[in-house]
Amino acid sequence: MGNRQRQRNELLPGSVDLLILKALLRGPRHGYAITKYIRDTSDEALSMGESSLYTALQRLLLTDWVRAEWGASENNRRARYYTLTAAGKKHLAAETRQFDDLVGAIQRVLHAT
Amino acid sequence: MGNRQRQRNELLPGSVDLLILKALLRGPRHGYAITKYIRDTSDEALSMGESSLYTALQRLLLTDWVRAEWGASENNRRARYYTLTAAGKKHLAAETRQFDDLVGAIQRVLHAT
DNA sequence: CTATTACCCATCGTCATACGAGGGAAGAAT
DNA sequence: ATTCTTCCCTCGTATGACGATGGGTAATAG
Repeated sequence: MGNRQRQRNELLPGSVDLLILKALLRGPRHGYAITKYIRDTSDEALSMGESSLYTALQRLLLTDWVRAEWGASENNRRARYYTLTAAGKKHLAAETRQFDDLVGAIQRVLHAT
Repeated sequence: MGNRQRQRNELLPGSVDLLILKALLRGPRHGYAITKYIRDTSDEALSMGESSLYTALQRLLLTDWVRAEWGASENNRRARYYTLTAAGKKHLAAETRQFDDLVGAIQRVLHAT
């Protein structure tokens, strides 16, 4: 009933997909490892919840940027490995450039005298 | 019916409010002038549609960061002037810092080797 | 005098998406 | 036995960006 739902928006909307793709650039990873990668690489500044992660992954599987296959993790557990395709690499590069441009433009405004 | 609706997301979601507040930092402005300010200051890189603008303004009027009053524009037209309050200034500063931090963290990940 | 072009305001409906709350399962450790 | 860590995923909801739409007024052009 009184189910107040805080929408904290830990991450910048629109950056989730990008971060995931980047996490896959150096090779296939399973979901759990993706979150870890992002947390570690950002020095604990970014934390992506599991629901955000997996909804994004499902979304990405509908494109031709990411493939997935089941396997076994290093810890001997079943895990789904996500792989960045060649098209995905291209997309990542382009989107990253666009992201930087956009952020640059916004910051020009925000820090204008 | 077949009303395909392209969701281009010209701007980075979450940045609209921030940009508007910044536009008001140097004094009251009406809506049209806010758009112009953002377009000009970003060297035409950012363009905020009117619907985005006014929905955001309505949203901001519900907070205590922005006030509004009717007046006349320089061109002798009726115009609603939006003013940044003291609380709004504080909020802008804090949010800008947080935005920069977040973007910094994301870019650390995106450009990690 | 009419039409076009700026200037100015706003709402509705739709789509995308981030995330809390659930709901599993299986190996390792206490 | 129970708890912890690693692993997977979906549903429902809040939020937000924006196209379409529908007003207006003033100046300028034809």
